Amino acid sequence: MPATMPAADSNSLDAGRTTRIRRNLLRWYDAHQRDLPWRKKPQPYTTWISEIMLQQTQVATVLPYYRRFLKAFPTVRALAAAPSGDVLQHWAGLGYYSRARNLHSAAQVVCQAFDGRFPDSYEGLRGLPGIGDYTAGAIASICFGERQPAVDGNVLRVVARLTNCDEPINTPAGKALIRAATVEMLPHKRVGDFNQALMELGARVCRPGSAADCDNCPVRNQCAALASKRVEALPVKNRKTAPREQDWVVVALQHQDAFLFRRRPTNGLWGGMWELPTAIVQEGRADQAASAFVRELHAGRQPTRRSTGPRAFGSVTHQLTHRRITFHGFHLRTRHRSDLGGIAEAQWATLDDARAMGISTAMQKVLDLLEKGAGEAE
DNA sequence: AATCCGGGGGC
DNA sequence: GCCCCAGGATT
Repeated sequence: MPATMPAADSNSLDAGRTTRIRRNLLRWYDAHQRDLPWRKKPQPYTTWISEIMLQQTQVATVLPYYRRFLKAFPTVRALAAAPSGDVLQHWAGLGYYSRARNLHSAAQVVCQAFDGRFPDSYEGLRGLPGIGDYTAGAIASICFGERQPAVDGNVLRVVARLTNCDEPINTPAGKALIRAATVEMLPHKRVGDFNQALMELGARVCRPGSAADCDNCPVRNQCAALASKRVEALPVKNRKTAPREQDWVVVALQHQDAFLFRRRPTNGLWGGMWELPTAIVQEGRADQAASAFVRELHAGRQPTRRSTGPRAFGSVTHQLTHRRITFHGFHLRTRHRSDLGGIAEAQWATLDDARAMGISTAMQKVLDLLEKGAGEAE
């Protein structure tokens, strides 16, 4: 091997290697790309919706939401004009609900400040709420051909392997390294296709760990990790913190066939979604916490003398990324609907109505349990 | 730099 | 159970 031949396990990207990566990847993308609705004719609005939905969410999960959402809000003006509750309702079940709030407010910015036209540059897009480095790069490259990278989780893994990057990718330093390497790879034409090809490769070929399918990889001959047999070991990640355990009390306050629901605060966990009133159990027993919480819901009024106090109807656990929550359910009947105390946004609704109002997956589990338990107890 | 924010798929 | 996913905002 001549001394000038670049070593395959080097993480330097010489001109010849980038040329081959660009050519092989684009050719593979032309032959193997999936038929996805947002790819048919990329418009800023539809590309934007798809990119926001695809944040931390897999393609198969997004598809039905994407169709429903565009049917309900066909244009950015329709989205901007819609009530926030409608937007959130169409997001229910998809998770990360701040995405829906930012989507709505960004639509209003586009309509009011830019007369309904999206900014046509990375920098302009980057200033909209909910649009970060990745999404701005994706829209700018796909819709406007601007030479910007779109570094998502797939690209982090693909490029870390191509370059044999030992830096942890879940740190600012590691991300910056990968981003710089990705910029060097970007072609000057078909940038949007190249960005999508990198992501598509990560999703379908250059998969995590031992799921990598190197035999069918279009850039296997340009991959430094494969040459040094480190594909499974890359990318490197810093370990994450252990999830917290929490107990929550959830109170089903019933009058006739309706239950008291309230809207959660707009920021934080399940922001803006409806719920049966909940409270975190700080210490001690859930039933004591439930009694205290019921008194609080009644805003200091004395419970009816003959009321029997809250009755436990069971518990369900819900696993989130950083938390494991056990809901302890308590059921209570009240004689008067005026008993809803100091709750800002509250509403009496049947369980079926509530399911249509926009509730989290966790709250759906609670309602399921309540319906099942109610049949047994009565 | 670390944490928070959901939910589902795959193994 | 674990890891991952077309990330962004906040501290």
